[in-house]
Amino acid sequence: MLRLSKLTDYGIVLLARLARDGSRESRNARELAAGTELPVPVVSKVLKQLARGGVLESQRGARGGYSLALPAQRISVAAVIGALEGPVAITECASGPSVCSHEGTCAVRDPVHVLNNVVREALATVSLADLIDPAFSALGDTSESLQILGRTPARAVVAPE
Amino acid sequence: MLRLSKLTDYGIVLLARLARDGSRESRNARELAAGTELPVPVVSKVLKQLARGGVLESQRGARGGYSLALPAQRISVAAVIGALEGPVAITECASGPSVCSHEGTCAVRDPVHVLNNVVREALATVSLADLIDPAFSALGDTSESLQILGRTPARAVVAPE
DNA sequence: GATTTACAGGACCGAAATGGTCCGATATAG
DNA sequence: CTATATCGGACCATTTCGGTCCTGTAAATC
Repeated sequence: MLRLSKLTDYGIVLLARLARDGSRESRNARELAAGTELPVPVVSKVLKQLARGGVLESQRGARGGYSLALPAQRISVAAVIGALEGPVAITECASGPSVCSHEGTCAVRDPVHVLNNVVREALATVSLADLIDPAFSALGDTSESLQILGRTPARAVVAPE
Repeated sequence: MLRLSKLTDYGIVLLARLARDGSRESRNARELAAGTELPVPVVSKVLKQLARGGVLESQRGARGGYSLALPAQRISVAAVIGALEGPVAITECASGPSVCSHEGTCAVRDPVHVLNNVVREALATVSLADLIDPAFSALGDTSESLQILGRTPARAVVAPE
Protein backbone atom coordinates (compact mmCIF):
# COMPACT_ATOMS: atom_id res chain seq x y z
CA MET A 1 0.00 0.00 0.00
CA LEU A 2 1.05 3.57 0.66
CA ARG A 3 -0.60 4.22 -2.64
CA LEU A 4 -0.69 7.30 -4.84
CA SER A 5 -4.10 8.34 -6.10
CA LYS A 6 -4.93 7.44 -9.68
CA LEU A 7 -4.94 11.11 -10.53
CA THR A 8 -1.32 11.33 -9.49
CA ASP A 9 -0.51 8.22 -11.44
CA TYR A 10 -2.05 9.80 -14.51
CA GLY A 11 -0.13 12.97 -13.83
CA ILE A 12 3.15 11.09 -13.92
CA VAL A 13 2.19 9.42 -17.16
CA LEU A 14 1.19 12.70 -18.77
CA LEU A 15 4.24 14.59 -17.58
CA ALA A 16 6.55 11.83 -18.75
CA ARG A 17 5.03 12.12 -22.18
CA LEU A 18 5.40 15.87 -22.23
CA ALA A 19 8.99 15.53 -21.09
CA ARG A 20 9.79 12.91 -23.67
CA ASP A 21 8.38 14.79 -26.60
CA GLY A 22 10.41 17.79 -25.63
CA SER A 23 8.90 20.80 -24.01
CA ARG A 24 9.20 22.76 -27.22
CA GLU A 25 5.55 22.64 -28.17
CA SER A 26 2.63 22.95 -25.88
CA ARG A 27 0.08 20.23 -26.27
CA ASN A 28 -3.57 20.33 -25.38
CA ALA A 29 -5.61 17.95 -23.28
CA ARG A 30 -7.15 16.21 -26.23
CA GLU A 31 -3.84 15.29 -27.80
CA LEU A 32 -2.42 14.05 -24.54
CA ALA A 33 -5.54 12.02 -23.88
CA ALA A 34 -5.25 10.39 -27.26
CA GLY A 35 -1.61 9.59 -26.69
CA THR A 36 -2.18 7.97 -23.34
CA GLU A 37 -5.56 6.37 -23.97
CA LEU A 38 -7.12 8.12 -21.03
CA PRO A 39 -10.53 9.88 -21.02
CA VAL A 40 -10.30 13.52 -22.02
CA PRO A 41 -12.16 14.88 -18.94
CA VAL A 42 -9.74 13.08 -16.64
CA VAL A 43 -6.69 14.28 -18.50
CA SER A 44 -8.09 17.77 -18.46
CA LYS A 45 -8.64 17.66 -14.72
CA VAL A 46 -5.13 16.44 -14.02
CA LEU A 47 -3.48 19.00 -16.27
CA LYS A 48 -5.45 21.81 -14.68
CA GLN A 49 -4.26 20.83 -11.25
CA LEU A 50 -0.68 20.50 -12.40
CA ALA A 51 -0.88 23.98 -13.82
CA ARG A 52 -2.25 25.30 -10.55
CA GLY A 53 0.62 23.65 -8.77
CA GLY A 54 3.17 25.34 -10.97
CA VAL A 55 4.41 22.18 -12.63
CA LEU A 56 2.86 23.06 -15.97
CA GLU A 57 2.32 26.31 -17.75
CA SER A 58 -0.91 26.75 -19.60
CA GLN A 59 -1.84 28.68 -22.69
CA ARG A 60 -5.51 29.44 -23.05
CA GLY A 61 -7.60 29.89 -26.12
CA ALA A 62 -7.27 28.51 -29.61
CA ARG A 63 -3.98 26.71 -30.18
CA GLY A 64 -3.57 26.69 -26.43
CA GLY A 65 -2.31 23.82 -24.34
CA TYR A 66 0.22 22.87 -21.71
CA SER A 67 3.98 22.79 -21.43
CA LEU A 68 6.44 22.05 -18.66
CA ALA A 69 7.04 25.04 -16.41
CA LEU A 70 10.65 23.95 -15.81
CA PRO A 71 13.25 21.69 -17.38
CA ALA A 72 12.45 18.04 -16.72
CA GLN A 73 15.52 17.73 -14.51
CA ARG A 74 14.09 20.26 -12.12
CA ILE A 75 10.66 18.75 -11.72
CA SER A 76 10.69 16.14 -8.98
CA VAL A 77 8.17 13.41 -8.38
CA ALA A 78 7.59 14.97 -4.97
CA ALA A 79 6.53 18.18 -6.71
CA VAL A 80 4.09 16.29 -8.90
CA ILE A 81 2.58 14.63 -5.87
CA GLY A 82 2.48 17.98 -4.13
CA ALA A 83 0.52 19.53 -6.96
CA LEU A 84 -2.03 16.74 -7.20
CA GLU A 85 -2.60 15.61 -3.65
CA GLY A 86 -0.74 17.97 -1.39
CA PRO A 87 2.70 17.65 0.18
CA VAL A 88 4.00 14.20 1.03
CA ALA A 89 2.77 13.44 4.53
CA ILE A 90 2.64 9.82 5.59
CA THR A 91 0.53 10.74 8.62
CA GLU A 92 -1.86 13.54 9.36
CA CYS A 93 0.43 15.18 11.86
CA ALA A 94 3.39 15.04 9.52
CA SER A 95 1.86 17.66 7.27
CA GLY A 96 2.09 20.50 9.73
CA PRO A 97 0.42 21.80 12.85
CA SER A 98 -1.64 18.85 13.90
CA VAL A 99 -5.02 18.77 15.51
CA CYS A 100 -4.28 15.32 16.81
CA SER A 101 -5.76 14.66 20.22
CA HIS A 102 -2.77 12.54 21.20
CA GLU A 103 -0.40 15.43 20.69
CA GLY A 104 0.84 15.33 24.25
CA THR A 105 1.08 11.63 24.86
CA CYS A 106 2.33 10.51 21.46
CA ALA A 107 5.75 8.97 21.79
CA VAL A 108 6.55 8.72 18.11
CA ARG A 109 5.80 12.22 16.91
CA ASP A 110 9.41 13.08 16.23
CA PRO A 111 10.58 9.84 14.64
CA VAL A 112 7.54 9.81 12.39
CA HIS A 113 8.47 13.25 11.20
CA VAL A 114 11.92 11.99 10.31
CA LEU A 115 10.40 9.00 8.57
CA ASN A 116 8.19 11.29 6.56
CA ASN A 117 11.22 13.33 5.68
CA VAL A 118 13.04 10.28 4.38
CA VAL A 119 10.20 9.44 2.03
CA ARG A 120 9.75 13.02 0.91
CA GLU A 121 13.45 13.51 0.25
CA ALA A 122 13.62 10.27 -1.64
CA LEU A 123 10.84 11.41 -3.94
CA ALA A 124 12.38 14.85 -4.26
CA THR A 125 15.50 13.21 -5.58
CA VAL A 126 13.83 11.60 -8.57
CA SER A 127 13.04 13.93 -11.46
CA LEU A 128 10.90 13.73 -14.54
CA ALA A 129 14.10 13.40 -16.52
CA ASP A 130 14.90 10.25 -14.59
CA LEU A 131 11.57 8.72 -15.42
CA ILE A 132 12.24 8.87 -19.12
CA ASP A 133 15.86 7.77 -18.81
CA PRO A 134 16.39 4.09 -19.71
CA ALA A 135 19.30 3.97 -17.28
CA PHE A 136 16.90 4.71 -14.47
CA SER A 137 14.51 1.94 -15.40
CA ALA A 138 17.47 -0.40 -15.69
CA LEU A 139 17.87 -0.21 -11.94
CA GLY A 140 15.01 -2.63 -11.73
CA ASP A 141 14.07 -4.06 -8.38
CA THR A 142 17.56 -4.14 -6.99
CA SER A 143 18.60 -2.25 -3.93
CA GLU A 144 20.99 -0.37 -6.20
CA SER A 145 18.12 1.99 -6.70
CA LEU A 146 19.01 3.61 -3.41
CA GLN A 147 22.21 4.81 -4.98
CA ILE A 148 20.33 7.54 -6.71
CA LEU A 149 19.44 9.01 -3.38
CA GLY A 150 23.03 10.05 -2.96
CA ARG A 151 22.64 12.52 -5.76
CA THR A 152 21.58 16.12 -5.57
CA PRO A 153 17.82 16.26 -5.26
CA ALA A 154 15.79 17.68 -8.10
CA ARG A 155 14.64 20.46 -5.78
CA ALA A 156 11.82 21.46 -7.98
CA VAL A 157 8.84 23.70 -7.61
CA VAL A 158 6.74 23.37 -4.56
CA ALA A 159 3.02 23.12 -4.93
CA PRO A 160 0.59 25.33 -3.04
CA GLU A 161 -0.91 23.15 -0.34
CA MET B 1 -0.34 13.04 0.88
CA LEU B 2 0.90 9.55 0.18
CA ARG B 3 -0.62 8.79 3.52
CA LEU B 4 -0.49 5.72 5.70
CA SER B 5 -3.82 4.51 7.03
CA LYS B 6 -4.58 5.34 10.63
CA LEU B 7 -4.41 1.67 11.48
CA THR B 8 -0.80 1.64 10.34
CA ASP B 9 -0.11 4.79 12.29
CA TYR B 10 -1.51 3.13 15.38
CA GLY B 11 0.55 0.07 14.66
CA ILE B 12 3.74 2.10 14.69
CA VAL B 13 2.77 3.72 17.96
CA LEU B 14 1.97 0.38 19.57
CA LEU B 15 5.08 -1.34 18.31
CA ALA B 16 7.27 1.52 19.44
CA ARG B 17 5.84 1.16 22.90
CA LEU B 18 6.40 -2.57 22.93
CA ALA B 19 9.94 -2.06 21.72
CA ARG B 20 10.65 0.59 24.28
CA ASP B 21 9.40 -1.37 27.24
CA GLY B 22 11.56 -4.27 26.22
CA SER B 23 10.15 -7.36 24.63
CA ARG B 24 10.64 -9.34 27.82
CA GLU B 25 7.01 -9.37 28.84
CA SER B 26 4.06 -9.80 26.62
CA ARG B 27 1.40 -7.19 27.05
CA ASN B 28 -2.24 -7.48 26.27
CA ALA B 29 -4.46 -5.24 24.20
CA ARG B 30 -6.04 -3.58 27.19
CA GLU B 31 -2.76 -2.48 28.69
CA LEU B 32 -1.46 -1.16 25.40
CA ALA B 33 -4.70 0.70 24.80
CA ALA B 34 -4.43 2.33 28.20
CA GLY B 35 -0.84 3.33 27.57
CA THR B 36 -1.56 4.93 24.22
CA GLU B 37 -5.00 6.34 24.93
CA LEU B 38 -6.53 4.52 22.02
CA PRO B 39 -9.84 2.60 22.05
CA VAL B 40 -9.42 -1.04 23.02
CA PRO B 41 -11.26 -2.48 19.96
CA VAL B 42 -8.99 -0.55 17.64
CA VAL B 43 -5.84 -1.60 19.42
CA SER B 44 -7.07 -5.16 19.40
CA LYS B 45 -7.69 -5.07 15.68
CA VAL B 46 -4.27 -3.67 14.92
CA LEU B 47 -2.45 -6.14 17.13
CA LYS B 48 -4.29 -9.05 15.57
CA GLN B 49 -3.23 -8.00 12.12
CA LEU B 50 0.35 -7.49 13.21
CA ALA B 51 0.37 -10.99 14.61
CA ARG B 52 -1.01 -12.37 11.36
CA GLY B 53 1.74 -10.56 9.53
CA GLY B 54 4.41 -12.13 11.68
CA VAL B 55 5.52 -8.91 13.32
CA LEU B 56 4.10 -9.88 16.69
CA GLU B 57 3.77 -13.16 18.48
CA SER B 58 0.59 -13.78 20.40
CA GLN B 59 -0.14 -15.75 23.50
CA ARG B 60 -3.74 -16.71 23.99
CA GLY B 61 -5.69 -17.27 27.15
CA ALA B 62 -5.36 -15.83 30.61
CA ARG B 63 -2.15 -13.88 31.08
CA GLY B 64 -1.85 -13.85 27.31
CA GLY B 65 -0.84 -10.91 25.17
CA TYR B 66 1.59 -9.84 22.48
CA SER B 67 5.33 -9.56 22.14
CA LEU B 68 7.69 -8.69 19.30
CA ALA B 69 8.39 -11.64 17.04
CA LEU B 70 11.92 -10.37 16.38
CA PRO B 71 14.44 -7.97 17.89
CA ALA B 72 13.43 -4.36 17.27
CA GLN B 73 16.44 -3.90 14.99
CA ARG B 74 15.10 -6.50 12.62
CA ILE B 75 11.57 -5.15 12.29
CA SER B 76 11.40 -2.55 9.56
CA VAL B 77 8.74 0.06 9.02
CA ALA B 78 8.16 -1.53 5.63
CA ALA B 79 7.30 -4.79 7.37
CA VAL B 80 4.83 -3.04 9.62
CA ILE B 81 3.16 -1.45 6.63
CA GLY B 82 3.19 -4.79 4.88
CA ALA B 83 1.38 -6.44 7.75
CA LEU B 84 -1.30 -3.77 8.06
CA GLU B 85 -2.03 -2.68 4.53
CA GLY B 86 -0.10 -4.96 2.23
CA PRO B 87 3.29 -4.46 0.58
CA VAL B 88 4.38 -0.94 -0.27
CA ALA B 89 3.00 -0.24 -3.74
CA ILE B 90 2.66 3.37 -4.78
CA THR B 91 0.52 2.34 -7.76
CA GLU B 92 -1.73 -0.58 -8.44
CA CYS B 93 0.58 -2.11 -11.00
CA ALA B 94 3.59 -1.81 -8.73
CA SER B 95 2.26 -4.50 -6.44
CA GLY B 96 2.57 -7.32 -8.89
CA PRO B 97 0.88 -8.71 -11.98
CA SER B 98 -1.36 -5.88 -12.95
CA VAL B 99 -4.76 -5.98 -14.47
CA CYS B 100 -4.22 -2.50 -15.83
CA SER B 101 -5.81 -1.94 -19.20
CA HIS B 102 -2.96 0.33 -20.25
CA GLU B 103 -0.44 -2.44 -19.78
CA GLY B 104 0.73 -2.31 -23.35
CA THR B 105 0.79 1.40 -24.00
CA CYS B 106 2.05 2.60 -20.64
CA ALA B 107 5.37 4.31 -21.04
CA VAL B 108 6.22 4.64 -17.39
CA ARG B 109 5.67 1.10 -16.17
CA ASP B 110 9.35 0.42 -15.57
CA PRO B 111 10.39 3.72 -14.01
CA VAL B 112 7.41 3.62 -11.68
CA HIS B 113 8.54 0.22 -10.51
CA VAL B 114 11.94 1.67 -9.72
CA LEU B 115 10.31 4.57 -7.95
CA ASN B 116 8.26 2.17 -5.89
CA ASN B 117 11.41 0.30 -5.07
CA VAL B 118 13.11 3.43 -3.84
CA VAL B 119 10.31 4.13 -1.41
CA ARG B 120 10.06 0.54 -0.28
CA GLU B 121 13.80 0.23 0.30
CA ALA B 122 13.86 3.48 2.19
CA LEU B 123 11.20 2.20 4.55
CA ALA B 124 12.91 -1.16 4.82
CA THR B 125 15.97 0.64 6.08
CA VAL B 126 14.28 2.16 9.09
CA SER B 127 13.70 -0.22 11.98
CA LEU B 128 11.62 -0.13 15.11
CA ALA B 129 14.83 0.35 17.04
CA ASP B 130 15.43 3.55 15.10
CA LEU B 131 12.01 4.89 16.00
CA ILE B 132 12.81 4.76 19.70
CA ASP B 133 16.34 6.05 19.31
CA PRO B 134 16.69 9.76 20.21
CA ALA B 135 19.55 10.04 17.72
CA PHE B 136 17.13 9.18 14.95
CA SER B 137 14.63 11.82 15.95
CA ALA B 138 17.45 14.31 16.20
CA LEU B 139 17.78 14.18 12.43
CA GLY B 140 14.79 16.45 12.30
CA ASP B 141 13.71 17.85 8.97
CA THR B 142 17.16 18.12 7.51
CA SER B 143 18.23 16.26 4.44
CA GLU B 144 20.76 14.51 6.64
CA SER B 145 18.03 12.00 7.19
CA LEU B 146 18.94 10.46 3.87
CA GLN B 147 22.23 9.41 5.39
CA ILE B 148 20.54 6.58 7.14
CA LEU B 149 19.65 5.07 3.80
CA GLY B 150 23.27 4.21 3.32
CA ARG B 151 23.09 1.72 6.12
CA THR B 152 22.23 -1.93 5.96
CA PRO B 153 18.46 -2.28 5.73
CA ALA B 154 16.56 -3.81 8.60
CA ARG B 155 15.52 -6.67 6.33
CA ALA B 156 12.79 -7.80 8.59
CA VAL B 157 9.94 -10.18 8.29
CA VAL B 158 7.79 -10.01 5.25
CA ALA B 159 4.07 -9.90 5.67
CA PRO B 160 1.74 -12.24 3.82
CA GLU B 161 0.09 -10.23 1.07
C1' DG C 1 -13.53 -29.20 34.90
C1' DA C 2 -15.73 -24.79 35.49
C1' DT C 3 -14.62 -20.20 35.07
C1' DT C 4 -12.22 -16.42 33.59
C1' DT C 5 -9.15 -14.19 30.58
C1' DA C 6 -7.55 -12.91 26.14
C1' DC C 7 -6.69 -13.63 21.23
C1' DA C 8 -8.82 -15.12 16.25
C1' DG C 9 -11.68 -14.13 12.68
C1' DG C 10 -14.94 -11.86 10.49
C1' DA C 11 -19.37 -9.22 9.87
C1' DC C 12 -21.09 -4.84 9.91
C1' DC C 13 -22.10 0.19 9.30
C1' DG C 14 -21.67 5.18 8.93
C1' DA C 15 -18.57 8.61 7.23
C1' DA C 16 -15.34 10.22 4.21
C1' DA C 17 -12.47 10.12 0.20
C1' DT C 18 -11.94 8.82 -4.60
C1' DG C 19 -12.69 8.56 -9.57
C1' DG C 20 -14.95 10.32 -13.09
C1' DT C 21 -18.26 13.53 -15.62
C1' DC C 22 -20.13 17.81 -16.91
C1' DC C 23 -21.15 22.76 -17.24
C1' DG C 24 -20.76 27.83 -17.59
C1' DA C 25 -17.21 31.40 -17.79
C1' DT C 26 -13.08 33.30 -19.72
C1' DA C 27 -9.20 33.97 -22.75
C1' DT C 28 -6.95 33.69 -27.35
C1' DA C 29 -6.19 32.94 -32.47
C1' DG C 30 -7.75 33.76 -36.90
C1' DC D 1 -17.38 37.01 -34.50
C1' DT D 2 -16.42 32.25 -34.13
C1' DA D 3 -13.97 28.31 -32.93
C1' DT D 4 -10.92 26.45 -29.65
C1' DA D 5 -9.07 25.46 -24.94
C1' DT D 6 -8.24 26.25 -20.44
C1' DC D 7 -10.46 27.63 -15.59
C1' DG D 8 -13.08 26.78 -11.77
C1' DG D 9 -16.20 24.48 -9.77
C1' DA D 10 -20.35 21.43 -8.92
C1' DC D 11 -21.91 16.96 -8.90
C1' DC D 12 -22.56 11.94 -7.98
C1' DA D 13 -21.76 6.86 -7.84
C1' DT D 14 -18.60 3.88 -5.85
C1' DT D 15 -15.23 2.50 -2.96
C1' DT D 16 -12.42 2.72 0.98
C1' DC D 17 -11.65 3.76 5.75
C1' DG D 18 -12.27 3.91 10.65
C1' DG D 19 -14.36 1.94 14.18
C1' DT D 20 -17.49 -1.35 16.69
C1' DC D 21 -19.19 -5.71 17.89
C1' DC D 22 -20.03 -10.68 18.11
C1' DT D 23 -18.94 -15.62 18.16
C1' DG D 24 -15.39 -19.05 18.64
C1' DT D 25 -11.17 -20.99 20.65
C1' DA D 26 -6.98 -21.45 23.50
C1' DA D 27 -4.82 -21.09 27.97
C1' DA D 28 -4.43 -20.35 32.96
C1' DT D 29 -6.34 -20.53 37.55
C1' DC D 30 -8.80 -22.37 41.25
